[in-house]
Amino acid sequence: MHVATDCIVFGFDAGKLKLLIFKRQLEPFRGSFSLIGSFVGLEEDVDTAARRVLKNITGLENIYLEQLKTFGKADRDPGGRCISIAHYALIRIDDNNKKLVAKYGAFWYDLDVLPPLVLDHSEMVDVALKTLRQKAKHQPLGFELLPRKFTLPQLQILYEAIYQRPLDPRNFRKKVLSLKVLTKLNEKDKSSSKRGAYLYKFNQKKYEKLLKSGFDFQI
Amino acid sequence: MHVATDCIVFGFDAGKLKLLIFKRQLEPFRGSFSLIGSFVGLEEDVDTAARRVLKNITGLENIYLEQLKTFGKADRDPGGRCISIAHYALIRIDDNNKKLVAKYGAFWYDLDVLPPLVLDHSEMVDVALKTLRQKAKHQPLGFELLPRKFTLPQLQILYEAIYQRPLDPRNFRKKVLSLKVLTKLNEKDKSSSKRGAYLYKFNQKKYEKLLKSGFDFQI
DNA sequence: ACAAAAGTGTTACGTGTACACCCATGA
DNA sequence: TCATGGGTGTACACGTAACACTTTTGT
Repeated sequence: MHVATDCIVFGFDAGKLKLLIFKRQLEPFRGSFSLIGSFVGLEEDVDTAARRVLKNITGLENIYLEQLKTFGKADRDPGGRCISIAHYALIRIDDNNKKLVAKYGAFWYDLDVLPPLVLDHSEMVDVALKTLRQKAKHQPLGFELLPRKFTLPQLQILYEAIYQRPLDPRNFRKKVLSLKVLTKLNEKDKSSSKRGAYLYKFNQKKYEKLLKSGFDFQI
Repeated sequence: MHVATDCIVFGFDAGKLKLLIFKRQLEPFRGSFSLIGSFVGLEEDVDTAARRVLKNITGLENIYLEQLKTFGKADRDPGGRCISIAHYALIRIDDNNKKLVAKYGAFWYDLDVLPPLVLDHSEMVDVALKTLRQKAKHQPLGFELLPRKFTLPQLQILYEAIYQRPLDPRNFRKKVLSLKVLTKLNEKDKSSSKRGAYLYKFNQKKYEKLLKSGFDFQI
């Protein structure tokens, strides 16, 4: 039986959630859109295969990657029996990986204008989105999608994109800051306003300490 | 590459959470304990394979079963490359399936006195337990482990076993009843007290209606 | 009558939510 | 000076958590 992995890759750019998809250059399904993926090598860990795929197309190595679900219907691939262990990844989109992505014939697509994808890949995206929305509530996923330094308005826009509903800026700031996992910097980002907004960093160490003392992250 | 499925099967009996494990009758690992499992047939859906395994050993067909996670380390099975899609199931233990289980050389083990299991099966159990504890908060899993008719004290003991902490009976009853998904019957169960406790049924229809009108089940 | 489990209400506290105005700045 | 986005505080509703006694009944 063939064993593959497919990656649902999320990014965030220009205030919108994006998905990385691929225009197939080869048969089968040449010209159709699909997720990025690969067969799992005979001596390769399944999650290593997923990381290999990601590195090839984005050049990135230390990215947030989690197993999503295994798609194992007997008839899911008309080309022959093949199960796929789907993974999802969160990526900071920047100019470097934008170029690399383009070079491989891949695209960052707005989630709400996604074209149909081959096989059961659209279903994979649906499951991944639900999971992302669920997990974002209780884990600091958001910071994986933003630049290392970000402003609170940026963070709010991201969570509004994830949850698909507007958030109140006062309540949002209050909640986020009460978690005590952000470090305020003495720099402002003036790219989107004259006044400028303070930049913050996510403090991983502090977050892990708090986790150990049993606290419940929640946004 | 070989593709298998293993099932983490939870039950509830005598006030304790139980796990169904299996003493291997054949090589490899003869005499050791393992989860129940099987290879996935070439023309068989992965989840169908899991249901087949469960039916063989418990005789049950319509049981709560969910995919847990795929275990895909290259070296997880020294006998040759094999990935396993782990599933977990929740079962109402009764005298019928107790007999069947015994016939196949399987056992219901208390979770806190579990022997070591072969391969990465102990890790699978750990992951399943964490998932169960997490999911139980937001989905009505508990009712899958109790008889169709159950008392509120029974339900409380079950949730205490899942969460591993005592719950206040007044607050517990209040919360559970406020969900409006239980139907009170005009019968009492006197097996554990002289006074007897009212029996209740979980109302699946009502639950699904409430879900549609967007409510958040929570225990 | 007593032992053993079932059943019941109230209060204090913290968390989430709704809501509107001033601030800083570059053009 | 004005347009634009950044930043702030308060009041109320709600849910959660803590807590102790009465009821029923078989022995």
